[in-house]
Amino acid sequence: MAKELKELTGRSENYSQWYNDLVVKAGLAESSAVRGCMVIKPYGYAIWEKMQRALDDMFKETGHVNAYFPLFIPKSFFSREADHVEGFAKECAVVTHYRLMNNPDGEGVVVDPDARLEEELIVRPTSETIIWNTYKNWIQSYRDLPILINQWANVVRWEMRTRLFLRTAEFLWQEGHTAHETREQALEEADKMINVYARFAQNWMALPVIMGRKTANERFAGAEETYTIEALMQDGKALQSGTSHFLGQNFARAFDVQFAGRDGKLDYVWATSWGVSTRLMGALIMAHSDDNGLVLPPRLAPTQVVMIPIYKGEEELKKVVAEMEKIAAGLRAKGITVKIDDRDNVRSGFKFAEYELKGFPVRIVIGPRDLAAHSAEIMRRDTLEKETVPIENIDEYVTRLLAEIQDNIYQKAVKFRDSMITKVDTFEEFQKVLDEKGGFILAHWDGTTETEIAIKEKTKATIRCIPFDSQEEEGVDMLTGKPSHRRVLFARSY
RNA sequence: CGGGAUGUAGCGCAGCCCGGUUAGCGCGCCACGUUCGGGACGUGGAGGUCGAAGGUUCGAAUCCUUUCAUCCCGACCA
Repeated sequence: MAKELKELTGRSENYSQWYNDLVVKAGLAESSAVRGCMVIKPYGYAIWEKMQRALDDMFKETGHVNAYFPLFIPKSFFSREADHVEGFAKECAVVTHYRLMNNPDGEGVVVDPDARLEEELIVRPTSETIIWNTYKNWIQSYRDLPILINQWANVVRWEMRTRLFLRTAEFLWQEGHTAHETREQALEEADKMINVYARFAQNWMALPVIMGRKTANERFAGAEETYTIEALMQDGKALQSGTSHFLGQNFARAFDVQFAGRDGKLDYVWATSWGVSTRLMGALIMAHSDDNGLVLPPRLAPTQVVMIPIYKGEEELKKVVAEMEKIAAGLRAKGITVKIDDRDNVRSGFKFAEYELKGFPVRIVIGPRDLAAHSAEIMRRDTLEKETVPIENIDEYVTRLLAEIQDNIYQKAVKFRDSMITKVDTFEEFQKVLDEKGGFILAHWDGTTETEIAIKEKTKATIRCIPFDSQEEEGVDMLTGKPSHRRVLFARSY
């Protein structure tokens, strides 16, 4: 972790360790018995469910419907699209047999050698092939288009090194797969969906992102164009948080999906695919958390308000909780999710720490003093500021506060992100910023894959994207000195 | 698949170099009591084939061999 950053965030040297501990301690997820796989615990899954619901609503608003395609893909499907197989071949789980038997030579069970599949099945790493093989049967004419389908599913990519949420062997995601009549319509769709992702990140996750195009080298296997949203984590590394691909006619050709056009001529269908995964959970954690634990944006927090009673003896507890129930009813009537923690086997200080660790946005504490004064102590998780407010109209106060927290978390992330974008003109400067500051770097690039790879090998930094909003600007490549017409966005990334 | 490390109670570890009672400690767990406005304390209790197999020895968590697993650093990647 870069020096300057340590001062900025106060975060310890080993950010990876810190991240991993936080995920486990906050009860979001843990590694499982299966190598590289993850158990998402109820609290983590509750956040994912809120993300799912919000995204799904956005997909519906843009005219998409959900469907489900098989987990297994015949091996031969993969070889249809050359780049696609190249991109995924190295990380596939392959099913070769369909039966076990008792071990004839001893204990346990073994794979029945007689149960070998004629054609191996691949556990989907992504579903383009199986879906386009299906679309072939659904599309005859331009009247069958567009097809705008999304699927919520799990996929498997046999990664060598895994990290909770950021890279696991199996992960949950959604993948949209659309089919269009014209190139323009497909391009428009790909553009529309990366914008949906950006809006989701900003409005729900309070996560500012930079939208742009991937370079040829970083493109999705089989795509003509890949759009991405790139977010910045607190350790100065970038995280690709969502992608939307314009697939051209590649998959239509590979799976022979032609349609009769308005002019009566046959043409191949134009395609897009787009997806976000449980990796967004990682983004959420790494973008907002502080040394006390998670900081969840109120719109994604499974429970927005926790109420903790202070009391001596059962009598007092009853009184306080009764008051809390009244307040909770008022909050719930406004659509706010509330939990009253009346456990008597842990002390209030323990509860305070626990809910901070879990990132509950608002905490309300009521004790005998407050009861007498008809007030409550309210703490906001993002700033840890406490305030004592009258119980009267507390629902309005909390409603306002939740909105303010959501906004504040976002503004804070924007401020941090903006402070971590550095313009650089020489390679020396580039290396220096990477090592000492991190973050995004805007620099000139000559547009060749060779230079891009050379920079990656020297610095581990990659071109995250060519931002949509980048201005034309004459310059020279910082490594080769060749002419460049715009700056691109570099960073070290997850 | 290269380089490094680690496997001892649910979790985190000590003990191993230099073999020797009944294998310890912290957290957590259970019971009771005192506590309760920022991670409580006391007393009692439960919980272990020391990763596995083999060997050396009167005796192995400790030494030797083999093996399995996990983690970290590379190559790969949303």
